[in-house]
Amino acid sequence: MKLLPRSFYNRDTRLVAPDLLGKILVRRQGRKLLTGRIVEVEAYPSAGDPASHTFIGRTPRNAVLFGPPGYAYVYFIYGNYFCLNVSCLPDGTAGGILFRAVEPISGIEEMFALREIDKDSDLRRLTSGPGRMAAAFGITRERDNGKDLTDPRSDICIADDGLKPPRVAVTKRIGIKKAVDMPLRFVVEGNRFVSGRKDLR
DNA sequence: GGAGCGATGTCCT
DNA sequence: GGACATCGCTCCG
Repeated sequence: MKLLPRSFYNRDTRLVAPDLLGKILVRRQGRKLLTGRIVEVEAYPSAGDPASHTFIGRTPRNAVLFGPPGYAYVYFIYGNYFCLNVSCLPDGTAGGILFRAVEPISGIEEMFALREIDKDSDLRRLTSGPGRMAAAFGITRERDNGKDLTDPRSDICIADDGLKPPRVAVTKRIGIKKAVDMPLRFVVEGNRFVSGRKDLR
């Protein structure tokens, strides 16, 4: 397995997003390795996109997205949940990708524990949705915001195991109130771990 | 299976 | 003071 290099992220979000599908989110949690295959992402290009957190300009919260590519942007939403993004485009240019769902591969017992739900609960709901996925991987703003996802010493990173890019479907983004019609959500077509309604899987 | 809705903390105006 | 890139629960069919 190879780590994705910084150059991978130093591109337009619309190009990075579909290329992230099929890659592997890796988390070192104590002595355990939590991994999952990425099956759903959304692009937030910033320029011309009112739904992007960076659309209003640089603030303390969104600073990571204005920095160099390949860094984790974690934000807190609705008083309960964290969401994981990766910065794209060169230093000084904002843009990012929201990770919305992965298919769990390893460390599944630990994921259930981190989410504080019963091991007998539905596996499909373990990591389908940005809030669920972040919780399952123990991702918080305090712990992970600003981490380099291309550094092998980080306890969170994105790897490529050489699996061929899967069949990709493009849809509108989910859960936003602005720019609702832009086709910037990318999913592995037919994968059961993709979030949302059946017709969007 | 799906629409509707409340809970909840942080950021920014 | 309002908005919010969510989730899980309740209802309804």
